[in-house]
Amino acid sequence: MPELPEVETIVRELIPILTGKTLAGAQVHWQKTICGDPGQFLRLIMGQTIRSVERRGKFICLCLESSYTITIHLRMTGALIFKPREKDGSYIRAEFRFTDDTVLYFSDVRKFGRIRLWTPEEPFLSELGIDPLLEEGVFRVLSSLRSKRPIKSVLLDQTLMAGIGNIYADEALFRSGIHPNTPADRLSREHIHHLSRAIPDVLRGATENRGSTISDYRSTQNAPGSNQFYLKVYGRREKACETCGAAIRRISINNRGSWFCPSCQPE
DNA sequence: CCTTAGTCCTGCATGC
DNA sequence: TGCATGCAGGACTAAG
Repeated sequence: MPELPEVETIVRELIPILTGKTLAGAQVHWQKTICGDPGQFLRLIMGQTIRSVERRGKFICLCLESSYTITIHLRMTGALIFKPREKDGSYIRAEFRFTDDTVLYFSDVRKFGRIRLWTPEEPFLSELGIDPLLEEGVFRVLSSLRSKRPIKSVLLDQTLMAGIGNIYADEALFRSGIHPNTPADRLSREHIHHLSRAIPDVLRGATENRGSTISDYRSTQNAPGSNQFYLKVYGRREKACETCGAAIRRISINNRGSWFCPSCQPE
C-alpha cells in the first residue's frame, strides 16, 4: 500500500518528468476513479500546463497553471506508470496524454484510487494534518493528545498527521517499544519522545529505500522498492523478533491488522 | 465524543 | 483440479 515513502518516491520521479508538460488528451476507463463528473473534469484540465508536482500526505498533487489542482490518491493498489507491463493492461482506469505524446497511465487493480480536480475556491485538503517528517511537529501532536483511542488508530488518523499508513505505524511503534493498543493519553513522556523520533526516522529510511513493495506498489518506472526487506514487524507472521527472538504477533485494532512483538512492546 | 460495522473491489490463500 | 469462501485494507459513512 502506498504510504508517505512510496508516494514521496513517486512524486520525486514525477517532478522532472511532468513539470511544464501540457495535457493534450485523457481517457477515463472506470468512471468512479474521477470524483465528480468525468466529462467536466476532462474539459477543465484539457490544454492545461502542469506548474508543479507536490506531495501532501498520501496525495499526489498536480498544480495547474489555471490554479486548479489535480489530486491523485492511490489507496491500496493504485499506480502511476509510463510504461505499463502486459499484465497492467486490464487494470488501466485512466490515462493522460501530453502534447509531447508521452502518456501517463493510472493503473488500479482494486479500483479504490481516486482522482479529483480542485477549483481555486475549494478548501484544498483542509482536513489534512501535519507532515510527519519533522520531529518537532510530531512531538507537538503527540504531546497534545487527550484521547483514550489506541495509539495505533491515532497514527492512522490523517487529520492529525498525514501520510502514515498501516506498515509504518506498526514499524514506528515497534521501534518505540509501544504496544499498539496503548491509549494515546497514557503514553509516557519517554514514549512520546521516542515515538516522535521513530516516526520521521522510519519514514525517511523507507523513502531512501524507495518504499516497501509488499504486493502491488511500483514506482512510475515499474520498479519495486526495497524497504520490505528491512521491516521489523509488519507482515512477519510467526517470525522471530530480531531483537528478542519472541514470535511476532498480529492483532486487530479497529478492523486493521497490527503487527508487534509482545515482548518488546508490552501492554 | 467515541467505537463498530459496512462499503467499495479484486486477487490470492485456504479448505474440502 | 475445481469450486466456494473469506480475507486484506484506506477512507468514508451510518448506526449505536
